[in-house]
Amino acid sequence: MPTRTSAIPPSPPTQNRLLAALPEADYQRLLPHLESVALPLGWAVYESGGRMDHVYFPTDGIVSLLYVMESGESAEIAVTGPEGLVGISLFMGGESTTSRAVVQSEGHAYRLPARFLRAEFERGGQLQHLLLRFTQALITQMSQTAVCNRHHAVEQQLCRWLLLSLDRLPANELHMTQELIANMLGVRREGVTEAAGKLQDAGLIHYRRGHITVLDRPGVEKRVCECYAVVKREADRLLMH
Amino acid sequence: MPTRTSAIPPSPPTQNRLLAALPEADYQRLLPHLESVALPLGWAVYESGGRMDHVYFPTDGIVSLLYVMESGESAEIAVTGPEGLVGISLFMGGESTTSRAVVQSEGHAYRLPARFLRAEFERGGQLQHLLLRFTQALITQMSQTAVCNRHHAVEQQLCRWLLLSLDRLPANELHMTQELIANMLGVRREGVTEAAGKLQDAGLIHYRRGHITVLDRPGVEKRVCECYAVVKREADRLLMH
DNA sequence: TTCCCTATGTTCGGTACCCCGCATATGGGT
DNA sequence: ACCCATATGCGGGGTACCGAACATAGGGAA
Repeated sequence: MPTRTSAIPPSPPTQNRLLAALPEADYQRLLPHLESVALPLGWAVYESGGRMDHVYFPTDGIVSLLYVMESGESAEIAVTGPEGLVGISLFMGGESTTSRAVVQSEGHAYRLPARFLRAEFERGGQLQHLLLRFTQALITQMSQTAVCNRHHAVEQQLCRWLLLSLDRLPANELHMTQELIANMLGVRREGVTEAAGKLQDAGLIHYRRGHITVLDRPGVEKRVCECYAVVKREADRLLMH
Repeated sequence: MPTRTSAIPPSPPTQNRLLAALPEADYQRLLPHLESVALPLGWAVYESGGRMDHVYFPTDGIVSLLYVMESGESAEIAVTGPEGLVGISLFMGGESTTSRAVVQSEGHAYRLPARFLRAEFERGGQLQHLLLRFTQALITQMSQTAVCNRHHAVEQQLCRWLLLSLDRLPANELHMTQELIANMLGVRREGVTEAAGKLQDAGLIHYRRGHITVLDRPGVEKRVCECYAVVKREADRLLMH
């Protein structure tokens, strides 16, 4: 019997917005080297400091970049879905990063071996342009995460996290426990329980054992801090083609 | 009578480590377009969302990237000195960023008009390599700032901030009020007063009205959180030539 | 159906930091 | 030498979040 993951059929590469934005000739050059892979929930696409062999272009699903401290505490740095790619250090030149990349919402990706990515990047064409602009959008997200962590309450951060996730999913339901959300936000699970409870009481979301449904997105947008809009606007500006 | 800023003579461009690391031919190509400018304390090298015409390669002094919120609260995202440059969005493709860049410690820089930077970047040579690796180091710093903001106490963050600043200065004295440090760390001034007081009582630092001297750097390194070492190690790895 | 793992709900005390207000003192400018 | 803008010191009260411990309940597996 197929698992839930393999029950969802892979999408074509053009479901990834970076691949979709490539000129036809560039796309055709990459296509033979793209390999479809599943992104099962919880899988570490790469580990902190680990060597990377591929970049991953998600077509569905969400990948979180998170940092785990010596003490075991963790915090999400940024999040990527079908609008981007995982593995920027391969073209930035570092080969590895200090953060982990973990599948937060299962899905699929096309992966490209590092040498083909580098070859195409060094042509200096549209792919290079797209990857660098995406990287800048990621930088904005990281910056805003730093600011948000400093100044905003858990409830606002939860709203931000929900909206960023929703933007990368086709439905308005997330497959996620409060415990895992707490790990992402770097707070206690009870803090998430309390914030989620308030949002549910207000009729904005509904949750049950590992599932969260956003019922009233405009309502959530009213409670979120400015950080969400800053990140969203900048991503739209940079990735609009 | 000369101001304190102009009393410090500008250094040669090779005091900037990125410029120093360029192959001779590349360096000679840029040299005619480099213009020496002073970096006076508090000057905004660029504003949030503002158009940028130059990149700045500091030879001395420190520039902070910081985000100012609607409420007026602020937080430092990252810091750059003679090891890097200010204005990554010019080659990343975005033209602007959501953060401001403010001179935190006065000094000098060589600036390069955007069009020359882009032309050289698009050659795909060593400059491109260096700038991208520097950008990845900056990303590490931003990530770690996010994590540190979430999990660490003000005293540890102050230690991190002191060490990051010291790494970019020739002396062990900073020209900085507790109020300004508080703006950088995104905490209240009193929080900095308390933390600095503890460090001074322990004999690690000495301060007086706008000046902080680090007396016992190993002692500060003992109190800092892991974030400093992570950022430092990654910067060394990425920028070692 | 039943069982049991695990997700969620709740409480308690503790603490780090916030907000506000004001006292003190330093040191550059005149 | 003096002044005064400004940097630093200090307090009291409030709150958001933490840490730990435990109760409840949902829902998948056998």
